[in-house]
Amino acid sequence: MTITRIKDLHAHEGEEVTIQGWVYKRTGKGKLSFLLLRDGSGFAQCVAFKGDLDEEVFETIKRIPQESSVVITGTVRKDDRAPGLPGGYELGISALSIIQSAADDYPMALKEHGADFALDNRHFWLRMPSQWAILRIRATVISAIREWLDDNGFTLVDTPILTPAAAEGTTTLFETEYFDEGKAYLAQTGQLYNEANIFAFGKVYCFGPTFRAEKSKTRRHLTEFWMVEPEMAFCDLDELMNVEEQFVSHIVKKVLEKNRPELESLGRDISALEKVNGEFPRITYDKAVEMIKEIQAQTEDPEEKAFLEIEWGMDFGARHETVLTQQFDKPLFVYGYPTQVKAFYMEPMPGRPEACKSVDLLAPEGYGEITGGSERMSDPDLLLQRLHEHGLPEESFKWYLELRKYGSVPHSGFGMGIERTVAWICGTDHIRETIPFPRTIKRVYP
RNA sequence: UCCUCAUUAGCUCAAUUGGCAGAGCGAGCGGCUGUUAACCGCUAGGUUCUUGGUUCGAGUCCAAGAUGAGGAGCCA
Repeated sequence: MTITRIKDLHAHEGEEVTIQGWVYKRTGKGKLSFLLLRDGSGFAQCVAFKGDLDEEVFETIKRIPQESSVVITGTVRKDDRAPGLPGGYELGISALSIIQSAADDYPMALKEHGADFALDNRHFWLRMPSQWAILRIRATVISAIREWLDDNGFTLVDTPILTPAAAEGTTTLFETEYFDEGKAYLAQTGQLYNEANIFAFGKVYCFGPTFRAEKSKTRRHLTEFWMVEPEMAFCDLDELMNVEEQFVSHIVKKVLEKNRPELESLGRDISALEKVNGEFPRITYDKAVEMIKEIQAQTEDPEEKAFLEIEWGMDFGARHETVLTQQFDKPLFVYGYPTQVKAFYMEPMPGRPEACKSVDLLAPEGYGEITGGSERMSDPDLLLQRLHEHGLPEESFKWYLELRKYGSVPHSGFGMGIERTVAWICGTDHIRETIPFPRTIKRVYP
């Protein structure tokens, strides 16, 4: 028996096909019953009419519990009334068999749920169209990332997850016993290893899970999240921004190509995403501080005014990033951050040691930082000094310092947080929905 | 670590000044030939987060605690 997938129904108009999946929703209207069936590739409405079916079959359909697994045969019809993802086509049921009739106490009613309940039931929540759409877009984002990097001369070189020390001093790390070698830590970045790898491969990237034991409880933080980190030899800050621009544009373009029904089902403003191409605006940190001060001066609300307080040298908070990005309709580069708020390995701005060649890319519509990168420091003496200033153990970084001795070149790289990027593209307000099983400070279940 | 808010049926939420514990959805039963969160009728469903206190009487007031949320701090 050939099984047709719901995403392909449109190509079978007028034909009798068989699909298999799960009953997402059932409604009835006397001699008609509607099943909204989910098969992983989409959602499609199947219609049973009492007059077309045996009494017994029709009664079965009328009573089939939500989430039952079924095989349905029927004729594909085009009908604008048919809901689904993608909608517009439905199946007139001629036969149905039940693989398993689900228990009638399925906990996830088809309605809005609170965050706690939804997360406790993440294993079921995944079945709902909104979550299905977001995670499908996540899959496209990941494949677009790899596609662009692979097609542009980057080599995938995996970096370790168990590491001997922090890549930056102030961050809290997840710690584990490592046999007789003392402590090991879950990686918070693969970047330092990337810097070793460029000397063999020129342009590299690593892509994997990253761990932060920060006690951050916000809609932008997870303790386990995914990050892609490209790193390039012979690349300065300007070229880095050129690369990021093309990279992000490609990702958005792919999602627009492949996931339009998903975006529409999420209610995403697609025209906003369509603007994401070409050159992105680039402003210095100094300019950004000025802009924030101007906005703050015009703000009436005292609470908001307090949040927007800024002086040169401070890192941006979420509110700062929000008001900045609202001035533009494309992602925004802010470069040249104060040295003191950034990691130890960033190249100083020429003649301005208090600022460094770092760049963050801030997503529009208030979504904030989605990439952070920099040109890396080339002076080995200064690097050692910074290491000490950050209180990092020199022993653990011996290999890293040695990289500057043998064929050092200007090089740059950045990291992109997958969940923040997906949240922006989907218009989701919390990144916990953009990863299948989110890990937060208060949740490791399910 | 700090601030704010929340906790009542499986879920989302009401409950007036301290005075009988409610609705919608979901579930079960019945009705309806185009439903889109369908609609109509009926049925079942409660440790009001916990402990203690005030009171004739507490979902409501007081105290302590628990759990959660999203902001700050922190966050290549």
